Amino acid sequence: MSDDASPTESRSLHFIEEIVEADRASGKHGGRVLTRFPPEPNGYLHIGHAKSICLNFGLAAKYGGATNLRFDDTNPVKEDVEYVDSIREDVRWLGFDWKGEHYASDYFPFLYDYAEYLIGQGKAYVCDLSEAEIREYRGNFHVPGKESPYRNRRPEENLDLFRRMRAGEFPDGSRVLRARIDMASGNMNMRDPLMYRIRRSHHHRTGDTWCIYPMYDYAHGVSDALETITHSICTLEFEDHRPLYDWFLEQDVEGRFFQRPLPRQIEFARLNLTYTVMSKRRLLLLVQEGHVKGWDDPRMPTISGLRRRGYTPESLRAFAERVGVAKRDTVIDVGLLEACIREDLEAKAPRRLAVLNPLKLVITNMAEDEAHVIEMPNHPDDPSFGTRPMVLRRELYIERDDFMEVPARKWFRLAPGAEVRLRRACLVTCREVVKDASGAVVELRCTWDPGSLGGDAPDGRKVKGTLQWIPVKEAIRAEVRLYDRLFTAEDPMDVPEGGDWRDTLNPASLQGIEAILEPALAVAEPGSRFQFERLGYFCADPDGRPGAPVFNRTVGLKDSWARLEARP
RNA sequence: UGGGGAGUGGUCUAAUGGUAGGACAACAGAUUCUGGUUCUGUCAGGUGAGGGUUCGAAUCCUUCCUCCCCAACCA
Repeated sequence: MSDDASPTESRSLHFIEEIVEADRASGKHGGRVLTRFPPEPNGYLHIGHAKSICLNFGLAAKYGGATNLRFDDTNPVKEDVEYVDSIREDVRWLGFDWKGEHYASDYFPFLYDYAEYLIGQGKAYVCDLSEAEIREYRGNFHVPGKESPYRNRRPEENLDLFRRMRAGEFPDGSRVLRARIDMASGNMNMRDPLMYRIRRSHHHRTGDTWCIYPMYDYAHGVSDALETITHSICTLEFEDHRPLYDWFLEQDVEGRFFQRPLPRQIEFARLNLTYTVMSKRRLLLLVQEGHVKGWDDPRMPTISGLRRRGYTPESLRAFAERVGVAKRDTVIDVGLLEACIREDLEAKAPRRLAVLNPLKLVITNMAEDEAHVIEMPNHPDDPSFGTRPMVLRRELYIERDDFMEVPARKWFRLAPGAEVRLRRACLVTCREVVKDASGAVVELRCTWDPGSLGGDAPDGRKVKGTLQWIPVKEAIRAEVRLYDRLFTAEDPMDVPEGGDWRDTLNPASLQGIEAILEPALAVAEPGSRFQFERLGYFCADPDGRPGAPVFNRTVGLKDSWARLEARP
């Protein structure tokens, strides 16, 4: 099994890999591995799904198997093709190709036939109790359930009723089909769970063909078995459902319906992130209530949001690898996600210069019409990125934060009398600070050392600070969107009595500014990523137009100055 | 009449009876034309608690504690 692992670092297996290896060793499924990713098309995929996708596809790939994409579309009232399309796009964008594309709704005829079989076996019955009565009869954690008065209907009667349910003879909610298991089970899922409900609702694929729809617990295992899935991986909250999953498949005593060995359900812990909500329901509320601009708002933990923010598929896959696979409830520090994208972009992103908050700098000993063309490397450590020209002129913009009239301790940027380097251009010394009537600094008058053209001191003198700069004449203006965490609380759900998770929404999570960019950024293909030196990684947003780009800050650079400055 | 799971540095994760290791975070230093990157080092857990078995326990047994999930005609 050590095909790609070097002898020095053999990575240990997580518990699901161990199960798979044990199955392969024992010859179960003939060594075959077929997993599936089974989203319900009722919302957009988020980073928690990405973990599941990477697990399912990664596991199968590791063992020479494959993965199916299956839409778990058994509840027509919540589902829509819009979501199907986005899910397909997101899985593909993450870098995965599925073997079969299936829909639980494709199995409706089969599910119906198997249900008739179960009725014939006395394993399922039509129940006329109302929704409230069913709840009441189910009992609770401490008291066993009561058997429905319809539980002992004869199979022929059940069959007749079930066929009439399908034929549309009964109103919505009037009857259900139930599995006949054990009303006294300690596991609530086994107290005669519902298999079918009557629901006159238009289905995104089957239209109005059906007025009865199967429940998840019934449809899911059957779908897995039909596709001959070997390992059915889901999250922890379904642990209680496993006995039911197995029960539905094991009732096929005659072997008419499923091939053995049957698929096995395996549960792992879902992903949680600090400063993030992950449930589809809450993400939907964020969109509906306008706290964000849409499912793909760069502040959202959705795959489409992260993509728009500038995250790469590689970084998300690396993240999924690093968080691991286990069964304990965990909360991953969102900083780990940021570390993954920084690591990826450090190597991949071409460098550019930008100024977020401009301050004019005039080089007084440079002529008005003087222009020095400088070939700027696009990556400091990788010459294959090439270069692009920039023009050094008398009037420039620099970052306002790079000047301090009374320098702090250990400050080695610009200050009165201080000398700094303009990135790859030259050395300048601040000679004069120009202020407006209110006392605000509006311009810095500097002199440059012509011998330093290119950025190196002619006499080898050390200059600690290096600043980015933009020539006023060629500067372009663009909207730049800076993001902060969407929530101010590490756990947005942890609110005091009477509070709401929305109370912890960060009002300053989006800051749109007009920034100054170097001319090479005038046309940026949406989705293209750059490092704006000293500022962070940025990604061109689809809102941008040629000549008027819009950039999202994906993540800032590590900033040890800010850390130093923040210290008491 | 309750059932099902889980506890290892700040956060994750490994160790499958034999030196508690790795990543992220943090801290310190070196290098650096990005206070970035890179490199080096430091930090920190006797593994939820007690008891037991054993030459030896995170690992096996036992009692307890804590946390999570389950009572939709959702998935």
